[in-house]
Amino acid sequence: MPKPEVLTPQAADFPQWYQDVLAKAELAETGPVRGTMVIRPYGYAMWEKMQAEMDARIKAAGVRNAYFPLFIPESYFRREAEHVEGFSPELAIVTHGGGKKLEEPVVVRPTSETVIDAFMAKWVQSYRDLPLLLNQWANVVRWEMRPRLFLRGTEFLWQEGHTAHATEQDAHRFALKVLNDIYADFMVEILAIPVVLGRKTQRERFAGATTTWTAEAMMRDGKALQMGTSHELGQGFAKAFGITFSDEEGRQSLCWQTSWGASTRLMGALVMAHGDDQGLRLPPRVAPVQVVVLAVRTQDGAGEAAAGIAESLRRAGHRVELDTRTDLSWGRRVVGWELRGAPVRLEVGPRDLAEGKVVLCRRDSNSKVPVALGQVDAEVARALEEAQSALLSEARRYLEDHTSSVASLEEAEEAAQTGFGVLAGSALAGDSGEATLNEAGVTIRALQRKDGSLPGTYEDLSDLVAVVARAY
RNA sequence: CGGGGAGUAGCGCAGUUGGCAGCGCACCUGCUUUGGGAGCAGGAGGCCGCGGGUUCAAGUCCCGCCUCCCCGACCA
Repeated sequence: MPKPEVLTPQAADFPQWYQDVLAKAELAETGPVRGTMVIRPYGYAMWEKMQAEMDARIKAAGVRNAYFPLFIPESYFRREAEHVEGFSPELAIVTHGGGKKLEEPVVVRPTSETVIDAFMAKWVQSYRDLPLLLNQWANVVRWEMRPRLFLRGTEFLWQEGHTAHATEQDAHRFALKVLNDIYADFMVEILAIPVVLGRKTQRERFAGATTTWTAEAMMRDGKALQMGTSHELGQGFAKAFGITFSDEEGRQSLCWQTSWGASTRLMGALVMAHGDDQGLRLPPRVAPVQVVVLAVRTQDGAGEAAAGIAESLRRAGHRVELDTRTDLSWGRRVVGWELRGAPVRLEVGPRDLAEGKVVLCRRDSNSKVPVALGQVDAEVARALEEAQSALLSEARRYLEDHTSSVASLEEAEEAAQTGFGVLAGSALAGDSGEATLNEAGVTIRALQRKDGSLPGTYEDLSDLVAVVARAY
């Protein structure tokens, strides 16, 4: 039986497939103002799972949550020169309030370094106050000319961590801890997306940072997506905002800082890293619905059997939805759950029940196997575990198969048409190599050592390799 | 900001020479269905982007404006 074509096939038009799946899986749609986004309940449920997992890791790293204002005085924003220059083109600025022109315009935060640092300056007095480790979950606004749902928008949701440390070394270590223990761990273990970790080039680093660390992933069209970044800010902001402390000898010193963020862009990553022509394929650990129990019909005991199975699975701790919408056609219901990426589907119908069985369908592999009623709980638990690791393995294989070593700029551009190219940094010496790539729509996503490990903060480009790709 | 398109039902679109506002999907009602996007019958839904003009008559022709989308430089 040929499956009905419900989405534009990925191979035909990947961006169209992406738009189709967001709409049909009811994740999100565009808002009335350009670049804004409405996240629908199913999509938001996915984001909430991501938040919960990231938040747990953030707290495990000793960071505490707080909240800072949406509005930032423009004067704050101007204090760090490079920061202003970097963000000015995409600022939304409020000039009127309460029916009057404001004395001082107010910036809608595109990121919160400036307002948070103003308060850190008050809170940090002594080396005993350090490190100060803060995070906030918030929306931010960066005026966007070219929005794409989840990937790039005028307003998006994220977490932004901001820390202050006594030493450069401590800040450096913390920035890498965030990259490894919060971001990479979450992305690999929960989202089942392998990431390429590395350092950004000077050209690609955050405005105001001394060093930016990144986690990059490959989407199923071979393009790169920046999943999260962790910045070493040096002492630039500390100087601009006067974040100083008395050290053990009573001397005044400037703090060393970090900031780091991951956004609702991760939603787009999840869609594009695992999705196929039938729709989403969600790793069980982020899936809002892990198991859907579909009653083929409600008569002949199927409805009761399905309800019993669902209840049993719920008690076992799974996120389960019972689907008895027999007023809809069977195909529509099945296709709907495939679109939404539910990892496991149990089909409960009188024909199989008569033989003491149900059908267990896995979204990741499209497999369908009969399972004896007594084995359902055990088999579902196993299927969920296997689905999680199978998606990660598949994504790893895709990444490996679409990554190649290249020896020249020409080869790098060619490799970037289908995936990642790994180019010796010496081939990019100076700024001109990177500029040449950029003109061809190819960017340096990350710098690594030849063995793939993280380079040092000051390790020179010419001793490293550059992972290059087309990027979102 | 430069180039190219488009605004008509919730969505996607057609609308010829100016002559009753249409189609598909979705929606509502009923019946039949129900193991891969069901069938039949009936029904509801419109500031044709906005403002002028031409005309007996404008979705259609003319002028102005607005908005959105696509392609070119920075950014989670």
